[in-house]
Amino acid sequence: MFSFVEENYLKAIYHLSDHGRKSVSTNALAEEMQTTAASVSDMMAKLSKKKAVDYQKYKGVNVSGKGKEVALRVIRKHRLWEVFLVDQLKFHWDEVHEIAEQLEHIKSPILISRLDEFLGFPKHDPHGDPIPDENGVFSTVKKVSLTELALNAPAQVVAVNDSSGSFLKYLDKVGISIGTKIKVEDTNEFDGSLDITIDQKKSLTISQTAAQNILVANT
Amino acid sequence: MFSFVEENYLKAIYHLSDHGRKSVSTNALAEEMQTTAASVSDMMAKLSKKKAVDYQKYKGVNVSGKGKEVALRVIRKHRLWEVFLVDQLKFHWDEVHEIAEQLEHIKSPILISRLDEFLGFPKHDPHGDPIPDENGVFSTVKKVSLTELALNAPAQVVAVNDSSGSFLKYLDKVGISIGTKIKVEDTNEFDGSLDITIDQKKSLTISQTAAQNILVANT
DNA sequence: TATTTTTTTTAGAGTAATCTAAATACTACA
DNA sequence: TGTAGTATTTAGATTACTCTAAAAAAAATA
Repeated sequence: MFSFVEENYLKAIYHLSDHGRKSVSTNALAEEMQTTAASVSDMMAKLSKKKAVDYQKYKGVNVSGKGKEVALRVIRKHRLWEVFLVDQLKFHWDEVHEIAEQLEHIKSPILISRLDEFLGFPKHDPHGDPIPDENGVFSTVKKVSLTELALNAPAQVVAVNDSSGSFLKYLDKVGISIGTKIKVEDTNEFDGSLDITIDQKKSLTISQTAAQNILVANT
Repeated sequence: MFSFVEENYLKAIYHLSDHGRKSVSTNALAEEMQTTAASVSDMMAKLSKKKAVDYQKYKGVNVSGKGKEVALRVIRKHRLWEVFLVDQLKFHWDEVHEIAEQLEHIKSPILISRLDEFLGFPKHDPHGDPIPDENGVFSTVKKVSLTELALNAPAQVVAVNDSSGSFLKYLDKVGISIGTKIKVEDTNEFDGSLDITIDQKKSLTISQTAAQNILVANT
């Protein structure tokens, strides 16, 4: 039905469009896919003919109902495999993305439902992102970046915006991971850095950049 | 280095050549790969240029040292994934081949060594075929078909020649699987069928065809 | 050994995905 | 509102793999 490459385009459109909420420009998609605008134009014509995207020349693109379904199926697989790699094979959360990029294209519905069951029907991947169920439904706890959290409000780390190796390694070093209890003690006006407490004991200061990439939910 | 398609060709050549012992004809390979002789010729020219096969026009083809390495790596992955599917995800041994055909092309050496460790370094896949180690070395217990087994010699089922769903379902029904203890009580000249005992209790008669496809090792 | 049959290769073309370069549409601002 | 600059699309080519049909080589047979 959809090729490996088409699946990747649909996933990228879904992400860049913020779950289908806004349309995506050709250049933005080319950047995300590490390809040229010309290739994107070609592919959009193709996906449009297959009714997987809503696309009008020069007007940007978005996933259609069908395209969203495909994207969510791929995302579900990606995240389940990430859970497998971290929980079962003892990979570190910053090592699993590339491998899951390959595994997400394995075609076998029964494999995925067995894997889901084997893993205990997890609701979130190792980065805290929600795992859609077989109908594409996923929980959306409202996540705010640490910079938006009220002073002294108890919260918990639920996800990260930046999944790069360098950022995840940094979080590791300072002792922050998914589930870490966190509280903002003070903000430093001059550079936007924050003084925080984690797990009710350790105090440290983190940069505004880091704080923007840490997503928390009130507890 | 080698594409998905090239890997499949190398694996097929390795199998048809009986582990590299004899050369493979273009037509045989086309049949195995479900494609045309013309496509095979093209691909052999390509793999020959890449030094993965020894090939001379009209003279048949075989894997080179490098090609054998690639084939064994793919076979190792295939069989490890089959063990995972059966042991961990509770698939039946006749359901795993197609899925493993996809999983075998995932490129990540670390993934495979972690998987191997996770599974407890299995030596055989669910069909009894040996799993090559990271250097391509695998154990070769001498396997004989049940038709060749001496009367009353205690043996154990170690593999099957035919992995088709219908044959595996038949084995299931009569209670034969990898590891089953087996003994030939008598042979019936007129149709080649065998009277056997399995697991030291159940007695039954199986056809010559079935017996030829059951591989055993003396215990 | 000559001829027929089979096997294999080559020629030419198609599809999917990609690229560069050129053309066209849109946007922004003077 | 006209034009410069940017974004996007089209044109034409390339690579990987595949195919059918025709040509060539090898094998079988008379």
